[in-house]
Amino acid sequence: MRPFYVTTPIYYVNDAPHIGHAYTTVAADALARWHRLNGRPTFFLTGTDEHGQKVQRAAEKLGRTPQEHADLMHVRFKALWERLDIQYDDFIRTTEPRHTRFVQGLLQKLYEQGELYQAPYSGWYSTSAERFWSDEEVAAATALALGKPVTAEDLHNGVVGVCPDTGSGVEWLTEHNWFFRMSAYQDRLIAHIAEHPGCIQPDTRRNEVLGYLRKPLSDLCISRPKSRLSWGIPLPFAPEYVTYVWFDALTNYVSALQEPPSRLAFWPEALQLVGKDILTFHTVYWFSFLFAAGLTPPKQVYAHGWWLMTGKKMSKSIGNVIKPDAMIDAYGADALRYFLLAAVPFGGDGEFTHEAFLHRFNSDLANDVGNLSHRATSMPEKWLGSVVPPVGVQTDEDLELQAVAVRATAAFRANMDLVQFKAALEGLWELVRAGNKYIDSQAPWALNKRGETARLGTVLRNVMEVVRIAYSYLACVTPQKSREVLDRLGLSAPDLDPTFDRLVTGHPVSHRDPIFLRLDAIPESLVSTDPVVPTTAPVAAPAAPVTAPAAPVAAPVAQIEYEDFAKVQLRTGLVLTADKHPKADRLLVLTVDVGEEKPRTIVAGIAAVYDPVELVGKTVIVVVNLKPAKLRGIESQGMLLAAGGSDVASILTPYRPVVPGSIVK
RNA sequence: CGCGGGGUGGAGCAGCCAGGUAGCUCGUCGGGCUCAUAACCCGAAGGCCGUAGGUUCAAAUCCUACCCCCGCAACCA
Repeated sequence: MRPFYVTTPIYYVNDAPHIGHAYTTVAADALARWHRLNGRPTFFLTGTDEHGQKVQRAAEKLGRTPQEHADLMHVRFKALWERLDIQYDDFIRTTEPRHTRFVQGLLQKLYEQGELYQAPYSGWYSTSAERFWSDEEVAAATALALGKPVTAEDLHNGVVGVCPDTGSGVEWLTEHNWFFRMSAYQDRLIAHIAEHPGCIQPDTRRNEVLGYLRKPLSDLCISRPKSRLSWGIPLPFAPEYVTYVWFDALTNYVSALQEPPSRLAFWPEALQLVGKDILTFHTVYWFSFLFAAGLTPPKQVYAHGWWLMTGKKMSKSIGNVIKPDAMIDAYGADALRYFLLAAVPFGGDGEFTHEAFLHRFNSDLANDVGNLSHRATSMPEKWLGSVVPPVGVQTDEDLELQAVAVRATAAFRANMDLVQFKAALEGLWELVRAGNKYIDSQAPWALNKRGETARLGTVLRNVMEVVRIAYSYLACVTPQKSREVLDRLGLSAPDLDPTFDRLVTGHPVSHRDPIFLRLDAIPESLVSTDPVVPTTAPVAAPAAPVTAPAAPVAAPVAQIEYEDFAKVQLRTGLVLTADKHPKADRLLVLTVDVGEEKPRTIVAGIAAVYDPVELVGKTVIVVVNLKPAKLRGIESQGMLLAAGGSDVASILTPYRPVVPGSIVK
């Protein structure tokens, strides 16, 4: 049987595990469990990405070595996976010798093959932005700043270029970094994707990648001088450099398969789950690394969407921060697993709200499948002495139910192969609903009253088989609850056979408490009294740059002296003109009279919430002694005050009319 | 014209590639049952399938134009 290999991204150790990490990992676990259930040799890999600047800095701050820091931090992921019943086969850490050894071996191989070259990389280095810019980028920024065309040649002939980011000057710097000839693989990448359309899913994501590949691919800088970054894997042939984090990180999917040798059979039978934000790395970069290494790209990279968390209006009582641990405490790991997989089609985005969760928990788990299993054991307990009754003569209705079981399980199977959890579960639910309906139409209570014991036994037996089938298939999604229900029916393991004669006749069954107990309200523990900050949080941005968490409203901050405040000079300003920034969607360019001989040009990030025309004539509050900065090429000589944080709600304006230039304090 | 996706009953989605009764879950309303977790089952109401043209015997489905929304990229002094 073909082996099955499933991976999650390796998560950045510095991140706190959140719902996004849980999502990818639960999905991978469900797939792994499913294929194991079907007897397929399965290998499920997850792990942590432990190198990089952020780990190095965090460790320094805490007075630890980076390794000590990683040792302490990576455990948070393992702990959550344990709580979520994640059965990974291996957990790789990029600081493990088996990984660093492999990465170095691969680098050496590429080096010897001539895939790497040292470019006396020259570029415009911006000290303020800590990065290089290309001729084109600097020329464009400089042209905007000077208001006249600037070519690359001009820059090399005395025109001082500016950083597109910070607006400060850039200098021509040469750094001898190592480059990977990624550009050489462009055609092969395109051809590979064309020949294997399934290798990037969903289709829309594949189109995105192909779109990306329509532009010429450049070579990839895969080294960093140790002087800039030391916490990484040294290049074996040039130890004064460490390797680029993505080269290090992506390689884990293969480095984990090196030992024992039997694991090598799992490549390239890989299904790699990733968040949509890191798709380019996992296709363009990763595939070309593999080509260079003489390996085949994975069978499939599947990009899933993000969970969005939107604050609700009447949310004084309902917080909107979703913590996996709190959800597990309140509903159990299985319910969280079910929700993540059933609520949205895999691939698309979804909204995570407590209301939706409670709703689904009640209707799908408590009312449908939970209630069905409860009914299946309560009646045998009452009327049949709590044993599995024999299979009797099957009527047309019985055979119809049997047919539904065959159909539903086939649908489940087909959709699991397509990595469509929602559709798979919906397919299975056809059987669950049919089971509930069957009980109603057969009315076992009536059979009991009439003393039709044989028929009663047959009906209840069929119901029990439906429960057996449903929970057997659910074992990959809700493993704990499945185990419990199957145990009540006298089974020690899931049984995927959709026919109705699998239970052991005469075997005792036990009727116990409801398996998913209906909840009337969102559990108290999830109800936060904190004011709600509307946020949109990306799900699973593993190994991607960490973004600072949104500051809570009215968070306590350190106090300052008056003289600190006095440093900030505020004045009122009259908006004379307002226009959209020609090169940015979210920016407006204003000219504002702040009582000086000349009005100032101020660039403000309020295009999304203000129409330029409505601003003209308004009096605003301006920070007048802020250092000017270039924003997409236009120098902003001040800053407007606005309320609402990163999502501007309103600019500030004086309560009574004042002359432009009035001091604000 | 930077790239990609989407607009289908109150909500969320399927159907579109291979035109021909608009389907599913939730919600609403009415009814049934009583084994069960106020659960379960049945029925009903509710959509001119973003807009305007075109092709066709026939268009949610194909073609054209337009409007709106969302991602990516860029960007919030």
